[in-house]
Amino acid sequence: MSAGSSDDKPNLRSIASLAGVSHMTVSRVLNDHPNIRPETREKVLRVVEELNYQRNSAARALATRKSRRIGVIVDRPVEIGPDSTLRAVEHAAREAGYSVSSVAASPDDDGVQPREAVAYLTAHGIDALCVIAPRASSVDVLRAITDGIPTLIVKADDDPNFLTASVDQRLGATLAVQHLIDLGHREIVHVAGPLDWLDARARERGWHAHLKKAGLHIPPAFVGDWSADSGYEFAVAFDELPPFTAIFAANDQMALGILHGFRDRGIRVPEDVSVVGFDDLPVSRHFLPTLTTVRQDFHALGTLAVEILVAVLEGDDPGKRSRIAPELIVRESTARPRSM
Amino acid sequence: MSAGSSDDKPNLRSIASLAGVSHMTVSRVLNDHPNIRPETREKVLRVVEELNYQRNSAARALATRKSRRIGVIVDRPVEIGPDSTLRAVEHAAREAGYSVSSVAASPDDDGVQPREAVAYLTAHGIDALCVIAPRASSVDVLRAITDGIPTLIVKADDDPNFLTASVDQRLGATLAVQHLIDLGHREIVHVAGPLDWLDARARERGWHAHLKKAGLHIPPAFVGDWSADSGYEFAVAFDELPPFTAIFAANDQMALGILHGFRDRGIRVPEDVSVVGFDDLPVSRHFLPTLTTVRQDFHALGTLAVEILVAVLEGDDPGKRSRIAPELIVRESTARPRSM
DNA sequence: CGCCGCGACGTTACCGGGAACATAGGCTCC
DNA sequence: GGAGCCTATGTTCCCGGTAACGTCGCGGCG
Repeated sequence: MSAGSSDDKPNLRSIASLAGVSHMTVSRVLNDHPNIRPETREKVLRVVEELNYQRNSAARALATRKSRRIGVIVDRPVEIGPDSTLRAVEHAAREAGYSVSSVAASPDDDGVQPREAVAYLTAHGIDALCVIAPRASSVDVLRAITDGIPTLIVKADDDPNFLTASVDQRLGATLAVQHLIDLGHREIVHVAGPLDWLDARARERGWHAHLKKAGLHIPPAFVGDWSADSGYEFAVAFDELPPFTAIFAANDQMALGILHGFRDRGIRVPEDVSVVGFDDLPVSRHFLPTLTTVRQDFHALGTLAVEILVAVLEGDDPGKRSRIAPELIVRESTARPRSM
Repeated sequence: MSAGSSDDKPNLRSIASLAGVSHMTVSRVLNDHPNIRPETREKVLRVVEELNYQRNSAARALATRKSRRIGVIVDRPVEIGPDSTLRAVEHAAREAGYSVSSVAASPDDDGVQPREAVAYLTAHGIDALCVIAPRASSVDVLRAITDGIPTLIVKADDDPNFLTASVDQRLGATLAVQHLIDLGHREIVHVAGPLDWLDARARERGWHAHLKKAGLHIPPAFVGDWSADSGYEFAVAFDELPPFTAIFAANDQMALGILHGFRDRGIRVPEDVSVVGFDDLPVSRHFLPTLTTVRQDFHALGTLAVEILVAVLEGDDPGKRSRIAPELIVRESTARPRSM
């Protein structure tokens, strides 16, 4: 009931009057301005502590015209890679004092979806935009509508219009293919993701380029849709396919579907065919057979993305970082071909 | 260069002057107030359209003292269940005109983490809080610190302090156990999740209660950590375990680890032992053998959660909804026991 | 015929911060 | 010893909305 304690949420002015200073002094203390006497700072901080004061982020955003918020568009939700990256972005953003608002674009729609996602995010006020796992078509749409705010796309190729960060997809594909070549495989097919996806295309290119470099035959790539189901379909059609002894699948889900399809067809992995995946899902080490795959460090990726964006937002130089290198994890699903 | 067009972002006042009305009229039009002449409305909307005006959400939040934002805490990130639920919450929130800010609590820390998560979210301004896949300890912490804002916890039991929404975990466990009983199994063990997790406990209770009801022997539950690794560890210790013919695993990951461990021990599934999982991951239908499991409708769950929260925020009655019913999906990993 | 009520707006005062500028002491330096 | 400057702080206004209240014209009604 005392006059000093109000039931309302404390604000700069109430802190100020309790500390016997002006609200600007409180503001300066909270923003670490120089030229504040230590005693004054202490006095203010004590009151802040006591009232458990929290800055009103809306007022702050209004006054500074900055929301300290990063919008994220996730193109392929509920899959480990993108989700892990998102989690890492959220974490890194929080560390940097930013918050994150994310929108999952559903995989069905094409083209129109990213536009809505951007509209939604900008309507809620964001300082920067981060796009995870995009399709080429999404990038085109973004090009047209993200004028003004810094935009980073998680994709392998540099882009004059956007900031980029990525795991080196082509290197990952190279590692996978080289591993198979080292084992003695000569006919190595690729089960790709939808080639509109930039990552899918980069992996396909890496596979293609490395086969070419090794002077091996380059069969046409089979295009799946990332799902285990599409891998299964590929595998059960084995009899109708040209011969091969090894498969590089563009992700672990499709690799799993392939394992399943081969079992249903009586084809043994790795005795008859070797299989390599991509991503290293936490469960991939328990597939039967356990899956040889390419591991991506999603955490490092998300962190890198935020570092770059924050650097731009704060006016620093984002610098030239190298892409993040993936790593080959060898397990049971690959072996020397029988014919050797 | 005409005076009418400014480079700055349009605001209520600039719209107003172009439309020849006061800024309050524009505000009223945008907020669908009654008592606006149709012509006036049209006139305003035309200008709004033309300038592609977007409301400043920070100013709005400041004036109304409402952010139209829901904070979400995800306790177990990068696992399909929680992530799917999060996606569904984001989607439903967007439909309802709310935005979402989420924080992933890392699984290592205990207790202190939820506190930080709440602090972070409230600092950025949220109207409501939604907690996904929590541990009992998290709930205790929340009880102490979420005074004021409506909080919904995705958990099975009603709670006097919080709103709740959930898939009926005990029913799911019952379905799994009954399926095994129907096949003729009499010794059914449970590989549980960490019992501090409410969902883990609910599944364990469901298993326990249904065995009791059926008059079957109730062996001690083995407690894993949700990971496939822990399922593997359980399975390879088979020889040291009391005999059983069926396993109900608390999630699909652990079930997968069990399949892997049994293969390494030469135990066949389902010939020697039947295995049931929980969640129905998209990949579970491709495990070898394909996994019998309990499917949860995460999308419905997330939608329900947001419906309840929004109802409370808008002053409506959230009503009494039933829990969402899970569904048993029968695949290859379960069969009649050999001894029958 | 004058008063009332109401529809359709306009005016003003906030919301809670921060930028820009003002001010008041203390110190240096010639 | 006063001009000039730096330090520490206060004043004022503004960000872009919304709430609350004021105003004005018009129709109904006693």
